[in-house]
Amino acid sequence: MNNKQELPWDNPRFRNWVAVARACHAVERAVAAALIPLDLKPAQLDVLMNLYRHPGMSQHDLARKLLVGRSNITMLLPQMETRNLLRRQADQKDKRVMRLALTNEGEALLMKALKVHTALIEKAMSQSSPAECDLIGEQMRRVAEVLKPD
Amino acid sequence: MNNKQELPWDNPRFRNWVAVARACHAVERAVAAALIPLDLKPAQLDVLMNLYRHPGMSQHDLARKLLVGRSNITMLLPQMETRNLLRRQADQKDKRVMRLALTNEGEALLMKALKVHTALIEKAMSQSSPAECDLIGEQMRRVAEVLKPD
DNA sequence: TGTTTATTGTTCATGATTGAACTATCATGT
DNA sequence: ACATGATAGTTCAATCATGAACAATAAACA
Repeated sequence: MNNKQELPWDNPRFRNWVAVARACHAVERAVAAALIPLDLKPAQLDVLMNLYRHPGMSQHDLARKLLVGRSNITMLLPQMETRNLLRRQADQKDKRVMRLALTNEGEALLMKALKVHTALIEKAMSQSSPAECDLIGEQMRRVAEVLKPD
Repeated sequence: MNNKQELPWDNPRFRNWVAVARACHAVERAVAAALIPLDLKPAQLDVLMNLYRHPGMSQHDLARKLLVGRSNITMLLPQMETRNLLRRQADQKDKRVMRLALTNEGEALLMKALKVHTALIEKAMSQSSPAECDLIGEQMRRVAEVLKPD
């Protein structure tokens, strides 16, 4: 058995992926820090964004969109409902599902948060030309696609 | 005040970054799943990789490399030491620091884990040409650099 | 030397996320 | 109608990372 396998650090794809992971980590930290003044956590911003685009969503749909468990949503929403950022309304046709929608207050906070968030992403990607940026996005969508049916 | 600010979903940089974040998430999940047969968690693999490359590291240095808190390392190491994957040895010159090193067993497990991990990254990035892959890595290193002094 | 100041690692309380078990409701098929 | 199975949401225990407070040690400096 050959012990001298190629080590990952000599592998270009591996090294470049490490850079991707590091960049992701850095952005996540920066976003979390930037949202503190709004008393908002990244997970909560994700909720607001999805409810803005898809009002009337169920908790189950929201969980799938956010790639988290259903129980996570259950734990997340009450605080936001108490803060009057969103409404939870029982569906009349199917009494199991809760229809979710932003309040005016929630939408206003979302707009503020989006400004902060977008500015940060703009700053992070400012080094890339539009073409480079699109290429990155395209490749990353393929990565997610390749790993999808796992 | 103009309420009609450009929404992030129309912003190319924003959309492309979302793809990056999703891809990262997908890879993390896939790596975690692939490591289960080895009874190894991603954070533990990170430890093994760093100790392989920098034997004699202190816990503080390790924490900085992994971008986690020192307490995290403290919580992480005992299990791995019990499993005989690494040694913790008090430095003679500075009695505060613990010098870390892999055992033979730890190195053997690392090699197995690296095969799995590398294969997965290769699969994920297989869609990209070497040139595209390098471009992505280069851009991502810039992203991390831009957000560094936060 | 003796006194601050910094640094290393640990402990602990906290918050986030998960998956399994559970309840209530709906859908399917006979 | 009734039994069976599927689905939405909740609860709960377990896992994990974090940051603040702390003890031990080292470094800086009067």
